[in-house]
Amino acid sequence: MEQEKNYDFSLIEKKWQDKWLNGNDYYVDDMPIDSNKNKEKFYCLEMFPYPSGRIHMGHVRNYSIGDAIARFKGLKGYYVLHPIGFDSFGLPAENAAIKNKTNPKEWTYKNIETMEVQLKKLGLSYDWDRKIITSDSSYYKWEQLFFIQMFKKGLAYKKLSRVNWCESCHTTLANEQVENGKCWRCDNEITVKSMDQWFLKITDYAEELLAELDNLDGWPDKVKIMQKNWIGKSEGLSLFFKIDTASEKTDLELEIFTTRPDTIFGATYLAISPLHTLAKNLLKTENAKIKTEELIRKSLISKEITEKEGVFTGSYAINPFNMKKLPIYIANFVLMDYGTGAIMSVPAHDERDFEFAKKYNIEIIEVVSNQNDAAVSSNAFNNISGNNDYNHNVINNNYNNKSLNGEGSVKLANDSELISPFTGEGILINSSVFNGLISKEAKSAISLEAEKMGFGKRVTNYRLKDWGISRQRYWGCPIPIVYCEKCGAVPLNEKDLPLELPENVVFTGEGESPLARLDSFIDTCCPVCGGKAKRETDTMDTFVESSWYYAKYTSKSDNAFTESDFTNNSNGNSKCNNKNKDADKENIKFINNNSDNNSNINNSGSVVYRKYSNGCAYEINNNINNADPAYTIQSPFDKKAANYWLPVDQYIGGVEHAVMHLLYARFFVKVLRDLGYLNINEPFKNLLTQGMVVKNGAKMSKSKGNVVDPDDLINKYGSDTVRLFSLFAAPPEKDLEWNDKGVEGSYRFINKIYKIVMVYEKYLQNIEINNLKNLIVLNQNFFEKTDIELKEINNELNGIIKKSEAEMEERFHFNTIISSCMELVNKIYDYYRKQNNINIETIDTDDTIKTFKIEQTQKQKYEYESDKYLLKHIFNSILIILYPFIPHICSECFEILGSSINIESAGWPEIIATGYKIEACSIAVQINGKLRSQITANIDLEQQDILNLSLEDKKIKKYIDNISAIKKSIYIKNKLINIII
RNA sequence: GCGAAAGUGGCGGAAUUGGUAUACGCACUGGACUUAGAAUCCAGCGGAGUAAUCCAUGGGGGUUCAAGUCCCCCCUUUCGCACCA
Repeated sequence: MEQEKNYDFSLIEKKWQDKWLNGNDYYVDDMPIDSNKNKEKFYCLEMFPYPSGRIHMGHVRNYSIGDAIARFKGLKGYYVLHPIGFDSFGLPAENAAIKNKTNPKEWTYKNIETMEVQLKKLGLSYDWDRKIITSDSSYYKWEQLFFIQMFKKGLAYKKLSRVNWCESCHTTLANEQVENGKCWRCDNEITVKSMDQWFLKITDYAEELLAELDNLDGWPDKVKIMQKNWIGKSEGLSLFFKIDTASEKTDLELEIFTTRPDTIFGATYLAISPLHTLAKNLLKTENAKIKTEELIRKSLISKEITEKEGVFTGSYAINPFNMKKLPIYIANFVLMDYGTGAIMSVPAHDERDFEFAKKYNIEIIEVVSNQNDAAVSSNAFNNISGNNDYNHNVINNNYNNKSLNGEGSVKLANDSELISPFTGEGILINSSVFNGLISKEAKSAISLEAEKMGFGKRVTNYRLKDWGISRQRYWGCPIPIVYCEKCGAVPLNEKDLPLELPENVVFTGEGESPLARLDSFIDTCCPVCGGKAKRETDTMDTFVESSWYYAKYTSKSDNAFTESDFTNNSNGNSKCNNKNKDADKENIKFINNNSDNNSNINNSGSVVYRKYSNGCAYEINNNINNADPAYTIQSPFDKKAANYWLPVDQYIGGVEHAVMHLLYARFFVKVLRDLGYLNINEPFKNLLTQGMVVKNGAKMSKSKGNVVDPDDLINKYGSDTVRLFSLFAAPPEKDLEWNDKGVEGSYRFINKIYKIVMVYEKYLQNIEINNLKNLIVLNQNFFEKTDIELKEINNELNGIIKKSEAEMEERFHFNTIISSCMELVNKIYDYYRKQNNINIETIDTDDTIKTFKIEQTQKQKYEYESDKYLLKHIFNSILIILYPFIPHICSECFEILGSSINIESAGWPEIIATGYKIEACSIAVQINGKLRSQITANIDLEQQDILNLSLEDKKIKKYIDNISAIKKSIYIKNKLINIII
């Protein structure tokens, strides 16, 4: 019953949603036509949802932000693309299927249906015609096409490697998907497993991915820093050490990587990873062998190290700079998958080396002196590096003469002297001819020397690893590869795509993916030789789908690709036929290649060789445009449309994707560019990362029992209220603390707007203000007699219009816009009260909506017609400003007040000058910087006048009895005066 | 350990360029209306103090006529990376 006194949101919201959807109000063309041609484009995108069942508060927040921006841009006259879809492959579907003994597809598509209804109830301005469901074969066939093309370019490859394994999800994970040694999805402990896996060669793009970060001005620094760290570029020196085993001299060499070549003379041992290929060869004692086995075993199960451990191999390496014999250790802290898996250890200048050396009692030699220690180093520095040009010949000669027994002058740091290593840069000591150089110079001098002498080379290393995309699960995009006994791993013919995911599978929840047991799927024939072959049964990581969906949105339909183009959709039945002709058309030619080199891919030329374990290698022509002439190159998007809309102008989503999705998508855009599909370098021009929605300080989750279901709130208060609160309670980048009482506050505010609009409905209905500006131009004195209080309100409105526009374009602090609107609405209420000497109240009646009493009192109000014009302008403006946040109620109120156009086409409010001048202002009076009083003064007075006025003030008089005591005063015009005594 | 962000009433937060700290909202207190409650409306609301006044933007210094804002040191919290050589 109480609800009756409030506005009927369900009626109003339904009305507008129907209008928007039935009228295709948010439909956009691939390429703008007619009047839209003159508009500037704006592509607004929120990260699409995984259809987990129902939408949650995080979605509501994300989409409310996106919708606010999209609608604002529409008001500003942009041609706005605002699409939505579903990222529908993934594990939860499969887990649900196992639990319910159904097919994941059923579960997923049912969820999509539910969520679509929910999203529509929120009144979001999506072009639903562009909806993408990534588990539709019409979507993922393109992904398979990309995969094949990447494979042909060597950007997709299969490799036996140690990968992250999640036993609970029963699949492998990419490095980006491991958080603190745990699975990003289920929090299960990750183990290491050796498996044959498909990788995408993101490392080929490491340098570009890093360099382009500098151009992403519209991205938060936080995300850029995270990506930069993740890519982890470091420049250093690769050095080759000859191995000198105890008994015999060998030709074996050990390659190490260091970023501190300047400390080479301080190296006292080498350390290699237990998983290093040479590890076992170097072992000389039984004891070492046993210990090494243990280290290997430990490194195989986990990457976590609790304590540094190692064992001396019994072998030595020769430091090529001073011929010093260095013991080689196997050490658990040396990572196999970074650099070369071997390091030179300089305990005096590295924390880890130091800790290890202390534990195993290894010599420590200081070779870099802290620059503050000037007494020792300044002389040497002056002597040797008087000029910065490193003179090769001179130094080289010196070095040859001195190097063999440089130890004469070496200072050993014994235990008592050195408590901790000095890891900074400084001046070289104990380093033969390099003594006196500062670290920076020494790095390049020593590197150059190593290169010149042929025992080293400068290299750049990245922490970024190739993206492992194989998943041993069913509900994902099938990898379009078959394994032929003769030909090895062969991609499907492009025109046989899609390779559909079979639906006749059984879920047991045990062991491997159902695909791996489905013979009708596995058994097939080779697209090259027509012989027997087996399909790849791994599916792709779901992050592949989300790496390019934003590009697919730009075209409503596929580009010139129809079902009739498919021949022999090879799903399931595997009658082998002769497909050799197809192979020729694909320009794939097989060659015999018995070289052992099976991992290097030549990216510079157009021809790539790969060899598989069965000895069958083939040559691939990279020119993808050179396929079957009857079969034109296909694309999921119209290149023109893609290039028109992309990049995404504003992307909005959770910060948790900073190094997963957001890095993969950047990589994919570069690949698609290089494959000829797109001509952009970066997918997302501006990025807004929103915070989480939390309750009682914790992330909402079923296990914590603090989940708030948006649906309940929408039913209770309407979606405008829910949207408003999620934008008002915090700025978007911060976490949002959910507060049920706060939601009521937002509801109250919307009711307040509605009530005051109803009050003025009859009064303003027939006032048409669409050409208010013209009226003013024609009649300069239009507002001359207008109520001064209305002019005051308008003056404040002008400030809000300006401020809101700036916020909507840059900072997105919607909360501040909303609060100024609240203030203004409160002012209108005050105005009403003053004018009518009465409060706005409701009459108890069964009529629901229009029951607000309008009481005109004694004085005849609104004497002048211009009052109405100005008041209506104020109302319309505030409704337009709020429209991006609460579109239903604003549309409704705009309509109630009467207009020949609807709110969407009204445009962003204009600033109307009424000739209003603020006459007086309040000025703060400080004495010695402390606030002592406030005075009211005419505007724009000069300092002396303000000072005089201040001195007349009662409170100020108390402090200043004698004018001569004033030393000086500082005046900030119309704001503040500070009197110094 | 490294890197980043942040710390303002009981709470969410405002103060974009150094210029009246605590806007707006929530909660709370009192009042009006009501048989009563809900809703609505009005008023109050950083702390101490009867008051004058004093103290308050994590703590301590500094620059300045003036610091939440700038500089230095420290503390705490959150996030990211974590033996990356």
